[in-house]
Amino acid sequence: MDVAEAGLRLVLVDDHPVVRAGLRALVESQADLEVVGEARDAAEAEDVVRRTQPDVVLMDLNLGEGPGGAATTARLRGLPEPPQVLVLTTYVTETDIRSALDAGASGYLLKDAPPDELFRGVRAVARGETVLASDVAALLVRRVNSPEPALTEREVQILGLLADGLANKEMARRLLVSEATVKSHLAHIYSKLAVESRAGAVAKAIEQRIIRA
Amino acid sequence: MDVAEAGLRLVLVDDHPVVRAGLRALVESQADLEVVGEARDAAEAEDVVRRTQPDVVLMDLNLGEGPGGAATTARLRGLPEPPQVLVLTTYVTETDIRSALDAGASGYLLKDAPPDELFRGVRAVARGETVLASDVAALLVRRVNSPEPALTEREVQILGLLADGLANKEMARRLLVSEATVKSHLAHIYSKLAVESRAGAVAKAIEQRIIRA
DNA sequence: GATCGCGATAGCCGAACGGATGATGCCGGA
DNA sequence: TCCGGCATCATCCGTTCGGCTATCGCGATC
Repeated sequence: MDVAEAGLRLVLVDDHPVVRAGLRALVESQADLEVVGEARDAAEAEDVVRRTQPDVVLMDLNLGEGPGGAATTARLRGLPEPPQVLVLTTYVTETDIRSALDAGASGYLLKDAPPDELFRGVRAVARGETVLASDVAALLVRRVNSPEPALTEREVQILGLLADGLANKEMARRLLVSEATVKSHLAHIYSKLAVESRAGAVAKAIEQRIIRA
Repeated sequence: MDVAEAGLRLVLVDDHPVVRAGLRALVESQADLEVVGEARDAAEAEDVVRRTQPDVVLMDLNLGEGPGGAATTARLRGLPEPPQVLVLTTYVTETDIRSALDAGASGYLLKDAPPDELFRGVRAVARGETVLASDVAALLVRRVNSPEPALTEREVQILGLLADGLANKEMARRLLVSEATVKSHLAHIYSKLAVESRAGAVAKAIEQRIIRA
């Protein structure tokens, strides 16, 4: 029997038993799809994928504790005979999408997508195609067409301290730089995020998931 | 046949098809539990519950657009012959818990709970008991023992404007009060949230889901 | 080799912020 | 009836912000 014609072998990675059961139930309603393994975190995922050699991995981005879905995707894609990874998550954020795609994901769908879209997505990534939910695609297009912020590592670091309510002087001490430097970074952050105050920057940074709430 | 012995009739309310399928698959593995309806939003939920008269409703708190799970719970509990409502959600926040319980929910479990806990929870609320996930219970106990913040309506309003990056003067104009009043509210907010800057207040308010990200 | 982005630094200055203190009116519970 | 919480307003004052302008070293890009 030709493997390529025998149906697609899937592994599910999600920390919620309910979601895994749901995906399994939905997927197994399709004659050509088969769930060969489940994992609740990064370590389990790597183990299961090594053993079962699936065609496609359905990956949740938010895995609770430990490494997230993006990091896990990168690990899986680094294996010999790597599976295609289809990210299936709840939130749409530019940084989420970017990190997932950078990690080697072939698709990005949302959990509120109708089952049909999910099935089509699985088959498409198995064929080597790239699949994006329409919301996701729209967001990417919007970013490409408009001057994208793209904060530097240092700026993100500053945002983290900002959300902790630190004053410029405290941040400077924490980062071992002068207060002038902090202010300079802040000015860049404001400009990139299109805000004009620390409070606005914190809100927008959390909203865009640049920093965690 | 005694209805009480014939098994429990459930309705699932969640905006994610995947989660509904998962709950259905899990629940129907139990001989004494039966899913008699599904809904993806508040309007559907009320309709389905009116028609099917279930014993227990499994309610997601985050229903995307429209009324949230807490508001929907309140509506369902206001019906004649109201069902027991078991909230099943992802995040644990004091305000979420409080609003759900205030709305008349009999239980609060997390989606990452093992299926067994879910089944036990369903049977317990059907018997009229109250069920709380251990994390949830711990959080409630902690709040009861420590002086709780409890922001006023006006303070929450101020927080919203704060997250938009408005200056005190702008907030004052927006709310038709003097700048001194705004500063007074801010001082109370800082004290209640245990922060000392606008940025910190915004971060904590979002973290505690007092305002939307 | 010139240019560009990034991180770091500096000074200046007006505006905004945060703390402290105190006062008024209203409402509701003790 | 008195007290406490809430919303409102006010003044003072020291500190902090945020905008502006400008410089410098470095690595990458062209």
